[in-house]
Amino acid sequence: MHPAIRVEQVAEYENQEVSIRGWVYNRTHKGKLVFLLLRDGYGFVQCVAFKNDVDAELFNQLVHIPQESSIIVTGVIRADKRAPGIPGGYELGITQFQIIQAAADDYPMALKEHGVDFAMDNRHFWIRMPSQWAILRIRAMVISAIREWFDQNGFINLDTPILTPAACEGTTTLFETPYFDEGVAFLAQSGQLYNEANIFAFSKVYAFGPTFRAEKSKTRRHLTEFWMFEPEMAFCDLDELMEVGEQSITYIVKRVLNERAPELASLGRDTSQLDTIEPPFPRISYDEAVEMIGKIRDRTEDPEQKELLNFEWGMDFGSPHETALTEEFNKPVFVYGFPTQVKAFYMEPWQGRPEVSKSVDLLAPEGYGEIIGGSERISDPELLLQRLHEHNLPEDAFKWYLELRRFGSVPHSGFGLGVERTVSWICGINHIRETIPFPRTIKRMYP
RNA sequence: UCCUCGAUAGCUCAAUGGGUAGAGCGAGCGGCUGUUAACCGCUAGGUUCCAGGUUCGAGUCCUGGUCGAGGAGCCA
Repeated sequence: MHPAIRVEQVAEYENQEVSIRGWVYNRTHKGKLVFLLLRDGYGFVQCVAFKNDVDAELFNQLVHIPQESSIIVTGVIRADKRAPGIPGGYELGITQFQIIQAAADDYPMALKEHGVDFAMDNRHFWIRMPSQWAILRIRAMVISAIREWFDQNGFINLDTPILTPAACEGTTTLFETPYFDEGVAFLAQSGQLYNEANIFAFSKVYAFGPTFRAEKSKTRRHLTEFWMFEPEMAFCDLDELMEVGEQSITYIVKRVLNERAPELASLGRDTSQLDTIEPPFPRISYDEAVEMIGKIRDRTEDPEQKELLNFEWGMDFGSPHETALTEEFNKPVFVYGFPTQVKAFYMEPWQGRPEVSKSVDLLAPEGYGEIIGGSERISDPELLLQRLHEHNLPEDAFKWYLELRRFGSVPHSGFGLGVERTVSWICGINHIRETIPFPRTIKRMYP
C-alpha cells in the first residue's frame, strides 16, 4: 500500500511509490511525454508520464486534464535536477491517477503577469499562485514565531475586545457600527488600554488580533483592516521594551529563514539582507534622527526629494523621512524619544524633558518603514488625568483606565507590531496587500 | 482632500497626423520524449469604461462622469 504524502515531504520518499492529492497547476505535453505541475497546498511538484509507460486512455486523460482540476496521482518519487517546483528537484513518475473533478476550461487566472485590479478581483484564485502562496505561508510562520517567542518568555495571551465604546482617540478614524440600546460601537484600533489592565493581573501579556482604521490612506503600506501583535509588560521601562523588540524580531527572522527557505527562494528574496539581523539593533534618539535627516537632505540633489525631506524638530516622520533614515542602516533601527506633542496622551514624559516622551518606533530596513510603535506608559494618576484633559478626552469613558493607576501602579511599557508590514519586509515585496489573504483597502472589499 | 497616470479580446498590451481594431498568452483541435509562463500550425473570441459633442468619418480630438493605480496629506 502506498502512502498519501505531502509535497514538502518528497525528499523522504525517494524511490518509493506514493500518492499525492492536489490540483493541476500547469500542464504541458510534448508528444509522447506529459508534465503536470501539481500543487497540494504544501508545495509544487512535477509529475511526469511517458506515453509508452502508461496505458493509452490514461495518457490521453493526462494530456487533456484542465488546469485547476482536482486529482489524486500515484507514482514513484525520483530525484531529478531538471524538475521544477517548490521545493523542486524531485518529480513523480505517474503510474495511476484519478480525477476528482475536471475543472471548467475558463479558469480566469492564466499563468502570466496580471494587473492589480484583475489580480485583486480574483484574489480567491490568486492565492493559488506560487508567489501569493509563498507569502502567505511566510505570514503564517511569522505569526507562529511571534507567539512562540512570547509564550517562551513569560507572556500570556489575553485578547482584547474588537467592539469598543467611544473613547481612545478622536473618532474620525474609527469604523462604527450600531450596538443595540448603547447606540454605536467602534471597531478597535488597538488593544493597548485593555492590555494595560491585564498586566496588573498577569504581569506580561500579549493581545493578537485584527485592528481597524478608517483612515483614507492609499499607499503600499496601509490597509483598513490589519493584524497587530501587542505585548504589554509590568515593571518594564523603555530600554527593556527595546530589548524585547529586538530579540523577538530576530527570532521571527531566524525562524522564517530556517523553515521557509524554499518560499523565500521562490519569491527571489535576497536573504543576505536578513542573515545579518542580530541584536542589538541601533538606537538613535529623535534628536539624532532629526540631525541625520537634515544631513541627508543637504546632500540630496533631486529637488523634489529635497522638498519631501523638509523637516524640523517637533514634526512626526512621514514615509520619506523613515525611508531615508533606514537606508543608513542594514538592520532595523529604533528611534526613541519623540516629541510629546505628536504622540498619544498616555506616554510617559522623559525625565527632565517634558517636551519629549518615552516612545519608540522600530523602522525596518530597505525602506519598509515602521513595524513597531511603543512606549512606556504614564503610571502617575494625576499626570494621566491632566493629559486626558489636555487632549479633550472624556474622563468618564476612561474611569476604569485611570483607576488602574490608583491600585498598584508600576512603570510599564508595551508596543504594537504590525504583522503585514513585517511580512512585507521579510518577503521583500512591494505592497502590503499581498501579505494578507483577503486585504481590505479604502477602495476594495471584494472578494 | 490634493497631485499624477490609466481604462481596447478572458489576461497583458499595440494601433502613424482622425481613415477596414491587431499580437502574444489563455481556450479548443492537431504535431513534437525533458518541459520550466515550452515550442510550431489551425480555429473561435470585440458595445474600444459610460454619456454627450466636433467631424464625411472617432479607440484616437473636446466636455462631463464612473472605476482603478501610484504618491502626498492622514496614520494615538
